[in-house]
Amino acid sequence: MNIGEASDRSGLPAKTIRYYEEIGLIRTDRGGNGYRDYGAKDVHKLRFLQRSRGLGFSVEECRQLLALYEDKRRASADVREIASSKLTEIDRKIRELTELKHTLEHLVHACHGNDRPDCPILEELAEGTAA
Amino acid sequence: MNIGEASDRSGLPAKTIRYYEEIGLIRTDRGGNGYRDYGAKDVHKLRFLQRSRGLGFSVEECRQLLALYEDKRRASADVREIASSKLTEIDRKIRELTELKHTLEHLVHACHGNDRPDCPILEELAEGTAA
DNA sequence: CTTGACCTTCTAGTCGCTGGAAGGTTGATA
DNA sequence: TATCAACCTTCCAGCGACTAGAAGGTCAAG
Repeated sequence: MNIGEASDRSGLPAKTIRYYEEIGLIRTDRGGNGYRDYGAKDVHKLRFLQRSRGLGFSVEECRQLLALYEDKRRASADVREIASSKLTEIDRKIRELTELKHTLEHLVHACHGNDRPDCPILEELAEGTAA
Repeated sequence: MNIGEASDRSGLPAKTIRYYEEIGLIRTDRGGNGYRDYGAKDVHKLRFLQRSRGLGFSVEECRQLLALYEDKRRASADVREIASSKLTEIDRKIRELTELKHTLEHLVHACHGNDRPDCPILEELAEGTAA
């Protein structure tokens, strides 16, 4: 199948698929006309990539996961470690964002939001007493 | 003062300060030797930028906030709107990350992480039954 | 035989810096 | 006075992960 169909079936934009090929994440056969030619296995890999990227794994992590997936003798502990460290990272991001949210909520709440010029949000940004 | 001291006082790397100048976020006087010359007001603005970037505002949003900050007749509602929409954005990100976290936690939990090859994480990425 | 939807490659842009090279200035020390 | 380190300057390139667009080839339908 052509790249368009592979794109539809995998959920990845064609541009992205070409990009993944360019960075060596996947390899692709070519037909006689020079068009890329994908089979069921390729679509399978592309979906794998689409899902792992969606789960927040970096492209490099996806490369590792894909390699592990294709290595029948790998240890599941290897995969688990990648996922665990990603989990730690996500936790940290959530914590940071939550703090941010509280600070901003506080500021938005304090600002009366009318047409007068005094604004606690700007004051805070200028003075830095809260964050 | 030179850029190094302005950097120390504002908490922004010198490279970042130069970059902010390049994109027109701030303007800077020059001394006779061609060195950038910063005063207390400049450092104040730089700290303002450092804080607003730290609160997750994009550079463009910072530009708006800075303009509002310098406009004595602005309405606080304008500022509040920027902050509110940023808050909505942060909320969405937190929700997304939390979902992700649950999916990954589920997978990591299901994986026994030993040296045998079967691994629920890879299976999920390959089949896509969970996320 | 033309149209339009595909496909190809290539270059360049996104965002917000960050690193490094090559060179000028300053201030302290030998 | 020479020299040295620590500053400063500009410019170019790169990060990650795409995305947009131009210029052109291919294919199937009408």
